[in-house]
Amino acid sequence: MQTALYRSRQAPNSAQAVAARQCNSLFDSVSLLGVAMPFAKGEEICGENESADHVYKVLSGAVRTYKILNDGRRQIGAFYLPGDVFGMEAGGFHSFSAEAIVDSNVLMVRRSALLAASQRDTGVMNKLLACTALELERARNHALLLVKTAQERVASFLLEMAGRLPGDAVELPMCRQDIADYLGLTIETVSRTLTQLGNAQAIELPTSRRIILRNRSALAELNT
Amino acid sequence: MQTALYRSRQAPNSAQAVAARQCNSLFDSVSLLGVAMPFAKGEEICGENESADHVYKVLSGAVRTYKILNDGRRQIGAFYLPGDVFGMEAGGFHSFSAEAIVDSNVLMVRRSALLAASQRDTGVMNKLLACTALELERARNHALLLVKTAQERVASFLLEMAGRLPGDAVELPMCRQDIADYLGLTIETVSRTLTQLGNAQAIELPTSRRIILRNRSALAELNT
DNA sequence: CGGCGCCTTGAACCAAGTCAAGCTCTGTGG
DNA sequence: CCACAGAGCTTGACTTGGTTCAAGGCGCCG
Repeated sequence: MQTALYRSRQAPNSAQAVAARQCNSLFDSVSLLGVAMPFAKGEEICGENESADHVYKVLSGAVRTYKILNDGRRQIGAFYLPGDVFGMEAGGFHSFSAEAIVDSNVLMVRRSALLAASQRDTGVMNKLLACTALELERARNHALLLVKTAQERVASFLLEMAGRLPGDAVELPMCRQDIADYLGLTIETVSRTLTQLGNAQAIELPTSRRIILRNRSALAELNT
Repeated sequence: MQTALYRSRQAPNSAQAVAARQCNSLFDSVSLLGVAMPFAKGEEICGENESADHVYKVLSGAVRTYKILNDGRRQIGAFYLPGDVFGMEAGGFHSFSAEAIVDSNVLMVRRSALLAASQRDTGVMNKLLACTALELERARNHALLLVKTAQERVASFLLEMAGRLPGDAVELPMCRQDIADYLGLTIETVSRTLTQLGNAQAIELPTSRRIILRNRSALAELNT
């Protein structure tokens, strides 16, 4: 809910904002079927190729989904923040593993219950569709990220996070390695690039996890 | 990891294969509402940021969707072959442009008619969801592609195409530049990599558009 | 046969990766 | 309250995979 409300500051009626709100409200109607579960920092929520019995909603904290590639590298698929729904895979198996980035609370809903509800209630089905469409949008944006230069990737990441977290000062829940694995860069390159953006007055780094966007348009220019 | 459609040859009842079939049959029930339109090679089917009035299904030929980045580079989002549905964006606007790669026939269905049908008929809605989920799966695979080495990207591309086209000898509808823009590489790197794979006996290149997979497992090893 | 796309190949260059220190927090125990 | 350890982050020097620039080859169609 937080996410949708924040996004609404910039483009309250954009298609994506609508999709995000619909999506975030997905569990409202079926939340009775769900159980809130606490996960400690680093704890696994579900594993790749496990049968996808549940769909999840972040209540507090932050979650990363990832895959380990054959050369041992880890690729992060997405970050999920409070209000976000994840685990809505196409098939019966999760295509990514999910872990809590920090201590988090996650609402777990049985997939079968959700699917059953969606067959009875068109509203739920519509939300399910909106939810999947939003994920699709994010996956496509992520793919677009990965063909850009290091500066552009980092700038896009910062703008994305700033749009999903409240305020101009972003308190990142994830470490540099997580950012690197999300952006397809090394930790060193992420670090150097943040330093460059700092030198260019585009951002300010009071601490390594806290980032203040000083010049959004400069970042946006790196974005497209 | 293989694409949904490739997998379907080997695992005809995998969840993804089911999704693919559901998706391909999306227009069966509403096809009366659609119009088949011919598009010449290179012709635009719809433009980025245009209002998304239609959803499309490839009847014959091949289609590419793409975006132009701020530095002028073109990024191809996906290739669509006969049976594939595209243009099912989240919002009311297409997020990618679409063009015919070769002379093609495309079934156009009014988005509003499809959405209306989906509200009346749960079956249509389910197919819509399957369709979007399949696109999501593809977008995620595409993102995973883009963090790999040139060899791995080209190998993945060949396996994907081999799985979506009939036979072991793949007749590619797209030129090297299209492949390069899909894989986030240059045309020179794609060319060199194909030559390497040829030297390594993994593939054979009777002509530049015709590619025979000689050693799938070697390609698959580059894949993961 | 000649012209034009399209593709391949070679050589020089560069952005990002790798390897190797060193720095900065933060929490812990003396 | 300080010393210390360890994790996480930054910085520097060197290497490299892929790009860029440039030339040449192939095949198709008039």
